[in-house]
Amino acid sequence: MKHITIKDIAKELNLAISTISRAFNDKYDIRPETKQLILNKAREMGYRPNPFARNLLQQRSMNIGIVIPEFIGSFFPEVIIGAQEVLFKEGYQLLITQSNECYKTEIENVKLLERNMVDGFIISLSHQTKNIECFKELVSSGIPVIFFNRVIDELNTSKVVFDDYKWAFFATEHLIYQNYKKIFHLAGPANLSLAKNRIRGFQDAHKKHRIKIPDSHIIPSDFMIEDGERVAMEIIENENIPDAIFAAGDLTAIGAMKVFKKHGYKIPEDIAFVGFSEQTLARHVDPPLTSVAQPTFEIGRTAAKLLIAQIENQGVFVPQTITLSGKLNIRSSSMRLTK
Amino acid sequence: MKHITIKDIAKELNLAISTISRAFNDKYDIRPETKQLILNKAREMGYRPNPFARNLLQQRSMNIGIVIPEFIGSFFPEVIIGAQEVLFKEGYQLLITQSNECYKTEIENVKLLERNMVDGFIISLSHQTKNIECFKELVSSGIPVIFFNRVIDELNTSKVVFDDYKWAFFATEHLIYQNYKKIFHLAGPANLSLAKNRIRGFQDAHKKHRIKIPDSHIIPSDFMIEDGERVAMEIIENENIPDAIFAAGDLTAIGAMKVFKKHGYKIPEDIAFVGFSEQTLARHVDPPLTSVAQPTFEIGRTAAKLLIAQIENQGVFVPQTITLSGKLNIRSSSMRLTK
DNA sequence: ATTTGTTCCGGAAACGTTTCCGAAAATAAA
DNA sequence: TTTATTTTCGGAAACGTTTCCGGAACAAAT
Repeated sequence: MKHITIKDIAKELNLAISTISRAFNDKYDIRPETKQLILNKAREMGYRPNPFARNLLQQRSMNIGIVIPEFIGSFFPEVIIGAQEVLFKEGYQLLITQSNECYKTEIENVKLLERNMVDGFIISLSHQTKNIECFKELVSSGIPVIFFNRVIDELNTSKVVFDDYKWAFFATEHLIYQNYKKIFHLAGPANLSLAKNRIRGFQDAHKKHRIKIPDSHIIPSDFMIEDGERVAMEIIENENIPDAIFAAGDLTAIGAMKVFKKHGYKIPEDIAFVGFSEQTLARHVDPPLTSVAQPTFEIGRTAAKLLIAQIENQGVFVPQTITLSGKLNIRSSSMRLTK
Repeated sequence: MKHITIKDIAKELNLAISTISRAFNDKYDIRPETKQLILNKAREMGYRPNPFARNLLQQRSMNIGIVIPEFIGSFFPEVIIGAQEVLFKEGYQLLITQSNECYKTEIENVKLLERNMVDGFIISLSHQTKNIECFKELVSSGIPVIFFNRVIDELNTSKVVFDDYKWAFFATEHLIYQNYKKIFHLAGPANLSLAKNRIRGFQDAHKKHRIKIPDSHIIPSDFMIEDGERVAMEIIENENIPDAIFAAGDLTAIGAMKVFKKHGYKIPEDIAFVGFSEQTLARHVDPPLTSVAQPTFEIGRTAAKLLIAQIENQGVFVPQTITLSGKLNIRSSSMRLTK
């Protein structure tokens, strides 16, 4: 099952290999008839260009590396689908790696992709990532990198982010309008900018409505269901029960909701819930969870576009941060009034 | 930011490039001291081998193509993680593609990976896939292909499958033991072997317990939440309500459960539910869903091992089918007795 | 001292492309 | 008709490796 090469076609047609190459690359210096002749023959012989030879010559791989912390939830897969859509159209391939939220594998993934000479990176950091030396090196090595969502401010690259502050503000305000008074916030990991922004939104919404909140209402947590469960248990043990909870992640909210339900609290009558960065899951839990939906596909598409622009523009480029907007899907987990 | 090549090292050390190459490839005909010298110098200069040059020469890419129908649910991502674990260890990379359950993009994905000269395929088919000509060609072209879960019997390749018959049997029997009498089965798409096997398991469990079931108790469906919702609506409209439902997929079960709950049915008192191929979701719906858990990671690992064996054994190889086992996670959605 | 056998290394071809340069052929201008 | 220009194509180098072949250099055997 030998592979057909450009040479085989050349021999078959008594032409030079350079001529064959021209036929495939839309060059101007070839007669239309010969071009047709070659293309027909190529199809007939089942010719497939060898990407490695081309990559070797052009010093680019047409591969893009994606580094994400997990893809069990629906968020990252959706982002990837969006990115894929744009990248495939431009002839790029995607190498997807995931780190299971582990800093060490995250670094290994980056190295792996580097070894494979990807032309660019699309990255969202893991929870654990505090040491960003590795990423600084990556960026300063000159390879195009786009971060999305889980970004770190100090890294001077293009970024696609969500307006976490604004939507945390709206989500909190939504609870306030529903007349909930004692609202807790289950915050994300402190190293991520998005977590800080959501906290600020939460605080400022209270400020606007002249409600004082002690720091104890902001409880550090993480993004997994288990984290939500754990925190909920702690709250119950402390016997300091809020009448609403705004979580920095859907899964956290769902985990907490589960525990409170099991302990006999009615939702949303006793405690209301609002989540963040909507998972498909949110619609299907009982009661359906009010949540801030991020434009996942759009995030992916935007990151891909930024990356391509940067790759093809080498040299003149200024890092830009694109902030996307979302919406608040209000469901029964936070609707006291409709009761 | 020029890349360091083997030539640069050669020049620096006044050696031939062939000597440098030998140092990296554990060849015997090189003096240990020169080898060390070269390796040190290489590290110092920050040398990274160019994979394309190697691939070009060796006519292999060290890339494995994965073709899956979706990765929003947790099933396929987990399989991929398992496969990745094995493949990375052997120096292979993964190119992941997904088709959104669309036959056309599925074919395109295969072509894409073929163009990229992957060394092998790991494939799970989409719902829609009925025409398997493309896959027959792929297989007979000589490239190693492993199918998993959503397989088609006629394709003569190695396969990793789940014992769908057995576990559908057990799941059904579990319902029968709980004294449910009128059990409906929401079946999967008819073109997939696994769907047929689950139906057989469902039927034979009834046979064993001498319960007659009309064909109308087996309702063709699909694997999405929406499909479950749709079928549930139909059942309710027909006013022919079962006292238990065994669905061929978790999402179908969850969708149906949601609709029945909304219409006032109590679960599991009025209707019990059992799902199949456990999603992380199953544990977190209300009530938690009894479901057959597949060994997702193990499926991935096994497929990867089979593939590597086939790649490295070119020529002498007999397709084998490996059947993996699972377990039934019994939760409250099907436990009438504990009420 | 000559032959044989090892050990280590250099030279060069090859993998399949693209691209630059130049040459032949065809056309246009003088 | 001669010269200049354009069109179309062939030759060859280059990308960064690996591998085959052969040749020093050296030690061991004759």
